[in-house]
Amino acid sequence: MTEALNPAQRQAVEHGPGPILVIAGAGTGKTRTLVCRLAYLMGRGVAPENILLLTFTRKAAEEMISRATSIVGDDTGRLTGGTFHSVANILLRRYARHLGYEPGFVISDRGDAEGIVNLLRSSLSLGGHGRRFPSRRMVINVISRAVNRCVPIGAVLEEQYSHLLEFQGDIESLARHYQAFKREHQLMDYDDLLVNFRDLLRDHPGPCREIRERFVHVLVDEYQDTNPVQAEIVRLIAVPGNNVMVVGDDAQSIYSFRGADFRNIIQFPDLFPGTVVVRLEENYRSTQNILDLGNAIIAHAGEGFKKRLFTSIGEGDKPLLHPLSNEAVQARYVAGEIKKLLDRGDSAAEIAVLFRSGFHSYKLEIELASLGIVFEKRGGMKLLESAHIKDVVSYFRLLINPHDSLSWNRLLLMLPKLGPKTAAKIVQAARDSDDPFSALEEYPAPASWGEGLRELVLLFQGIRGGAMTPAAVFGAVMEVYRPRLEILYADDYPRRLRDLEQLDILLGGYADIPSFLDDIALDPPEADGFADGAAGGSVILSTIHSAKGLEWDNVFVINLAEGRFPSTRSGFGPELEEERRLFYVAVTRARKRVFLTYPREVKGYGGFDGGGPSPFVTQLPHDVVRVAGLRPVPVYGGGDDFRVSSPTSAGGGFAVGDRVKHPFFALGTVIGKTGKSKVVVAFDRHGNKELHLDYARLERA
DNA sequence: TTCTAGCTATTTTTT
DNA sequence: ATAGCTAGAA
Repeated sequence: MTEALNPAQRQAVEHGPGPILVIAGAGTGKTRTLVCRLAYLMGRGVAPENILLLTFTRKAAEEMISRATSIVGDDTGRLTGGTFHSVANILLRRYARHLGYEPGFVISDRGDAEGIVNLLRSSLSLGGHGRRFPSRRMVINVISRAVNRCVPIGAVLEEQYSHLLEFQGDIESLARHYQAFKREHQLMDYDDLLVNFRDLLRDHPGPCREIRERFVHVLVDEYQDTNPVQAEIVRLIAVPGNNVMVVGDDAQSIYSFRGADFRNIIQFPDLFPGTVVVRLEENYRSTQNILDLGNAIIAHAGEGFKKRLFTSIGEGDKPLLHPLSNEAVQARYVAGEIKKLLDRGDSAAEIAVLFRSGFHSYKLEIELASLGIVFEKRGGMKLLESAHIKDVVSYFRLLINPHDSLSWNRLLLMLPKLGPKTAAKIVQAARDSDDPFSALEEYPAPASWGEGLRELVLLFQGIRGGAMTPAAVFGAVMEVYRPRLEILYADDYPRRLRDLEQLDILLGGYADIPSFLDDIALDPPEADGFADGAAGGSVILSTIHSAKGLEWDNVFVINLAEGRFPSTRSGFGPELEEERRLFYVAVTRARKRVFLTYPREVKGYGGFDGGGPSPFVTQLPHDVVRVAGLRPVPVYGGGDDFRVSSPTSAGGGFAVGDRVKHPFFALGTVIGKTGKSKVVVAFDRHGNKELHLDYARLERA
């Protein structure tokens, strides 16, 4: 074994038969442990095809398998690894018929789901009569949550969406029709992949036996982010031999919004009696100062496995907290610091900027670009969410599944003079026919859009039959689509054309269309050029969710401001706790340096949207961060933001000797005045600071 | 039935 | 700021 292990890791790696739960704090060598476990099993003669490795991303699985392979030798291949969804996809293709599906079913994404709900809503004429019907997005969220949590829709509404309770009947009916629509059109959404996989194992003894015989050893990474359906899948596969290892950290559970329940990991020993629990607490990633910050963040959390990370790496630099006056200044500051790091010789690949939501980095992206710093953005908008990509993908989907009404609808609506009503009629005709292509050919069309329809039919006649490579199909499709693109998106079609060129390159790597379609649904490429570290390392801008499991020397966490992080959309209690864990995940990505920033004011859609330090920041003990110089920068926008200026600054101010309270610096005494609205305060635990009363939220204590 | 101009609510996070 | 939606014109 080439990778060194500590005793706890070794215990996990060399565990014999039976269930084992590994509680692995951030940076404690979780991946190394899993890799060695794989290698250990293979070294003990377990055939790779008898191992199933379930991970959070496909990339993680590939990396672990290749590292394990390099330890054991060339015993590669046959090991099955990937996300729950991708493994479910593979097995469901094989056993589809047991569930009443064809093996050629198509995976539908969120956009499809919204399209279906739209169609159904109008065909069921819901929302037409008076009341404001919940948005399709909401409807999808409710349905998905009910499925993933294995609870009825009514329960989800009561628990999370009580304001939609009056629509319960309509949503339930919509949900039933949605299920029926997917079956009729050979579609499976993300939830179906899991649920159908679970049903296959639970209700179909033949396939279940084969799958169990195949996967004698099951390993699951990031178990804290599994939902009840996934937990059931693991149980159903692993239960006869109980050779199951799950690894995770309840403190890093950040996916409850898609049904994950961190209690899964806490209850694992109950599910598998005799579970051996191993805790990994020695951190090999971060300096002690960073861990102190992480421990301080998570100290406020309620239930969970108690653990305290420690390291022998050394103290390192203290995390820096830098308040900035607004987002533009924040962006300039962060870009400037990144420049300094780069000039100093740090590798771009060792710098990451993390934030709560995709759009939080817009200003920074502009700033970095103007400094000529190359970056790669993770999370946020995906390539296939853009309209032009969906357009092109629709052609491909119809080749595989000619009954895909959604795609027909999409293509037909691109034709001028052809609107939703006509499209619906044509789609109906296509659906009722055994051969939708010839149904279209025969459809009585008026001159206005008949030409467009004929063109479409002609195109499909050319590319049908499955003899062409995906790249060749793309070429033929573009002949027809390109003129349409130029009309449809007259203002910015060159940009979209560039995306399509990227798609063309991507397609070059595929031998067949079905695997291309599966991949764009299950492993979607990112929006901006989907470079995958192309430049041999660039600065990473990422949502915290997408940064899970990764690490860098230097980590910036920006927009730690009220109203941004925690997001205003998140509520109290458990939701707030999850936001806190998110903050924990963010800072524990860092090896050497952490920079925390927040703008004192944030502009939202209309006026001001919040700003000032996040409660997570103000709750930190004073000694875990170093606060950067508090020199106020002029406020832009000015105006009537009552949250930024303290009530006292308007009414005359403070006198020397007053006891005051600051949201971050806590208690102090005013020891001097240096201007008409500036005071010097001696803080009990932070020393002297000069504060501008227009900006600092200072209160009388 | 389609198109368009103006209105509105909207902004987590992802397989 | 923007996309998605509604109401009214063509």
